Amino acid sequence: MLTFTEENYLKTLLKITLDSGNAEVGTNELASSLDVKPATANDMLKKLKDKKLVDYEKYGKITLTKEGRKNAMNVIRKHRIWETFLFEKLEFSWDEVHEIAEQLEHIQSQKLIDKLDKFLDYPEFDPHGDPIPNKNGELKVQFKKTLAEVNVGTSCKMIAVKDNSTSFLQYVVKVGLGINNKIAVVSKQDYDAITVIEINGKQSSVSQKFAENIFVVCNECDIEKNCREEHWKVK
Amino acid sequence: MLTFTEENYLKTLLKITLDSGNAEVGTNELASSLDVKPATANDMLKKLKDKKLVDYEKYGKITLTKEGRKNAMNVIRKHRIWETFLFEKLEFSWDEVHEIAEQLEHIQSQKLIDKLDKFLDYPEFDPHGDPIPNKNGELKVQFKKTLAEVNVGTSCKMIAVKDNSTSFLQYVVKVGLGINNKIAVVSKQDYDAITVIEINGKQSSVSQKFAENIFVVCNECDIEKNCREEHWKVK
DNA sequence: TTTATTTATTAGACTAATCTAACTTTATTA
DNA sequence: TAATAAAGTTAGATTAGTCTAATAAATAAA
Ligand SMILES: [Mn+2]
Ligand SMILES: [Mn+2]
Ligand SMILES: [Mn+2]
Ligand SMILES: [Mn+2]
Repeated sequence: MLTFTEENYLKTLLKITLDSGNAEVGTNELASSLDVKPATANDMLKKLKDKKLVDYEKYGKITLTKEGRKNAMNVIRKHRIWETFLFEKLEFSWDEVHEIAEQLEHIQSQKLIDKLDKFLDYPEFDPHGDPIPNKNGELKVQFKKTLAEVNVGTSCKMIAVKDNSTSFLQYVVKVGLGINNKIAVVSKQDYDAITVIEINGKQSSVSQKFAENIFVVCNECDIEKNCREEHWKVK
Repeated sequence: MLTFTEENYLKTLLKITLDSGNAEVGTNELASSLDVKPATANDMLKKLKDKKLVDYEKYGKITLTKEGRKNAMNVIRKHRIWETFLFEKLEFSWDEVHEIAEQLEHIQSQKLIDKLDKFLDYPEFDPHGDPIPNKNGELKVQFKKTLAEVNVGTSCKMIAVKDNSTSFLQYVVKVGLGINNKIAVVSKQDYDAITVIEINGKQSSVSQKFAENIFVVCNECDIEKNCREEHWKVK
């Protein structure tokens, strides 16, 4: 049985690799992600290595073992199922669910997650548009791009957010954006990439930083249909 | 903010006083309830005293302060609300909910419990018939007796269980008993107090020990009506 | 009212998770 | 390539929570 802390280390390792696409992680990167000092992370890495949850040699890069990845994926699965429960059933807003799910993800009971999954009718995405891993730890990954990459004069559909912070999520709502919204990219400044977008007939200006944190699908599929289904890849 | 462990000490102190009716608790009693050694409990008591959560002098008895009691009651409230959720919404059986609620009761979010309470339509009792404390830490206590105290030839209604262990709860179900069932006490052996009871026309024999763990209301109120409402006392 | 038993406390040690400060290795850059 | 910077490791200390073994106080029994 893993401790709360061990689960957080494994989850964070997996999140870093999923977000960056790079399977190798460094001590400092891990430590700063977990908000601990590198010395602390180093100690824990030795323990996780002993337990065969990470592959790791002194001064080398860190990778999850099959077992470590399985555990990490399970924590992410629980996190996203709980977020969905809080959002769908208890009517929390999408900027409130993450903090509570950080605690709930560590509750130990396979049966609880199975029943919750059923209660929610087997959701595929959490409130932020992130896919929910299945019981075997498989994660469906959509082909997606950021709003910053969308060509001027074309349209796209928002499917997820990259930044999960409360402040960003509240700002997204303020701009009038949400999951599944159609976004038209009206114009973009050459100088600072400030972009004018249109949602439901209402125009807004957003920064480069903002646009890079909105995930969308576009063009190559018909955005009027729900094109999610067709753009999968099992990772 | 209290730690997981501190919350468990406070909760256990309150449970001992509520179950025994006696406001004073000893170190050994507390320790055995928590499944730790007396030395461990003693250390924690010093810490809880420093935090003004218990009143305690060396070699004296332990009592909760107002603040300590408030915290303890809140943990019990969360425990019972979660048990109700697991039972009502996720269809867990009443012998499965306690173990999971032992973990869930430590999730820190007032808003979560408020929303859960609303989602369950403000339940008054958990699946074991125990009353759920309100937000102010007030607990309604029913006048009740155990099945062992019911006179032969009279009837009563089961309202709760004393023992919450899986084995007892499963046995209660096997005997055909459940909350709100009407029980007729048919006969009782002088020698060992083995009691014959009748539920829905079916007779069973139960031991003294069993009968002492079933809480009932009877006689003085009409058991055909739901007499719960009328038998309250705010503790 | 002594003695024995139970109850409670202290001293000293251990593990998990964290830190700071010093040191070593690897990577970058002049 | 040699110097500098960045990344990673080790040593030693701290806190929370736990234990065992020894000791002290309170209670019950003889
Ligand atoms: Mn989250
Ligand atoms: Mn999420
Ligand atoms: Mn319970
Ligand atoms: Mn209960």
